[in-house]
Amino acid sequence: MSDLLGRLRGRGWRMTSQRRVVAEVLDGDHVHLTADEVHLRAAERLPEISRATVYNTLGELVVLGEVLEVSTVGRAKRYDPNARRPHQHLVCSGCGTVRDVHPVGNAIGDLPEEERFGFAVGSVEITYRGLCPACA
Amino acid sequence: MSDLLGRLRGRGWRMTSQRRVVAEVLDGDHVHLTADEVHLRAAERLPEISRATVYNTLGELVVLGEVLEVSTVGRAKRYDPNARRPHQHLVCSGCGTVRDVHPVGNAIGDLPEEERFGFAVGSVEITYRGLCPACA
DNA sequence: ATCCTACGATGGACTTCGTCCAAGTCAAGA
DNA sequence: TCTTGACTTGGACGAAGTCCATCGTAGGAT
Ligand SMILES: [Mn+2]
Ligand SMILES: [Mn+2]
Ligand SMILES: [Zn+2]
Ligand SMILES: [Zn+2]
Repeated sequence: MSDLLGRLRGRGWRMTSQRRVVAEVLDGDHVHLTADEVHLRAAERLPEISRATVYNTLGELVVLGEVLEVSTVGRAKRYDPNARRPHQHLVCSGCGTVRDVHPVGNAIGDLPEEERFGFAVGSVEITYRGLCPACA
Repeated sequence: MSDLLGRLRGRGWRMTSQRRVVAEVLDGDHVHLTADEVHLRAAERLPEISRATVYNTLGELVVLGEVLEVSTVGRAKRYDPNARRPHQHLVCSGCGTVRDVHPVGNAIGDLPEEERFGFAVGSVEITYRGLCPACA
C-alpha cells in the first residue's frame, strides 16, 4: 500500500481528498474491513464522503491490484489491503474474525492433470474454517 | 441425495409436494444452481411453489448436511447437492462454469501449527480459478 | 494567478439477493 | 374423519451494491 498515491498519480488519476482518505483507512492496522466499515472510518476524517465514492474507489483499487476482495458466506465482501504478500484466510465460524495464514503446500500442484479439464488454472483461494478460542 | 425423502421423514419432517419437488430438482444432473434457478425448475413441476419455500427448504437441507452452499464472488449463493463425496471447485473466471475437482494434498495439514491461533480448524474450502478452453 | 474542463463526487433511486411475518393450508397421527 | 401444529404463501422489509444526472474541483493551459 505504501506508495499507493504515487502509483495512482502514475496512472494519470486525480488525487482527491476522498481517495486519499480511503487509502489511509486501508493503510491502517485494520484489515479485512467491509465497504461500509471503510466508509465509517473514512467519514471520521472526511464527514461528507459518500458511500458511492467509497465503493468506486475500492473497485478501482481492486482493478489496480492494490486491494483484494475476500468472499464471505452470505455477508458483505471484505477488502484486504495485504495484496503484496500472497496468503490465505482462517475464518471463525462463530464471530467472523478473519486472519491471514500461509499454508506450506502447493495447492495448484495438488490438482491432478486429468481434473483440470483444459483450464488454464491461474490462482487458488483457500479458506480455513473453524472456531476461535473465544468462540470455542 | 438418493434417499433424502426417507431421511427427512426419519427426522419427523412432513413430506410435502414442495419439498419433494425441490429435492427432485437437486437430484437431477444440474449442479451448483442458485436458489432462483432451483425455484424456476421447481415451478415447472409445481407452478405455485413460492420463493420463500425454496429458500426455506434449501436452508433446511444445508443444516441437514444434504446440500452445500458454494460461496461466489458477489453473486447469488449456489447450492451443491454433491455433499456425499468431499470435493473442491474449479471456476472459470470468464463464464462462471463450476466443476467439481478432487485435489490430492492435505490442505489442513499444510497449515502450520503456529498459524492456527488456537482455532479448532474443521474444514477447508479450496477454489481454483482459471479460464476454461472455450474462454481462453 | 486565473480559467477551463474533463474527471470525480454526490445522494437518491434502483436492483439483487435474501429474510420475516401474519394468515391460510394440509400431512399425518388419533 | 377430525384435529392440530408444522408448512406454505405473497408481500413487505432489509442489506449490499449499482447506476445516474448533476454538481464540484484537480490540475493542465494560458
Ligand atoms: Mn488477508
Ligand atoms: Mn460441487
Ligand atoms: Zn470467533
Ligand atoms: Zn469459461
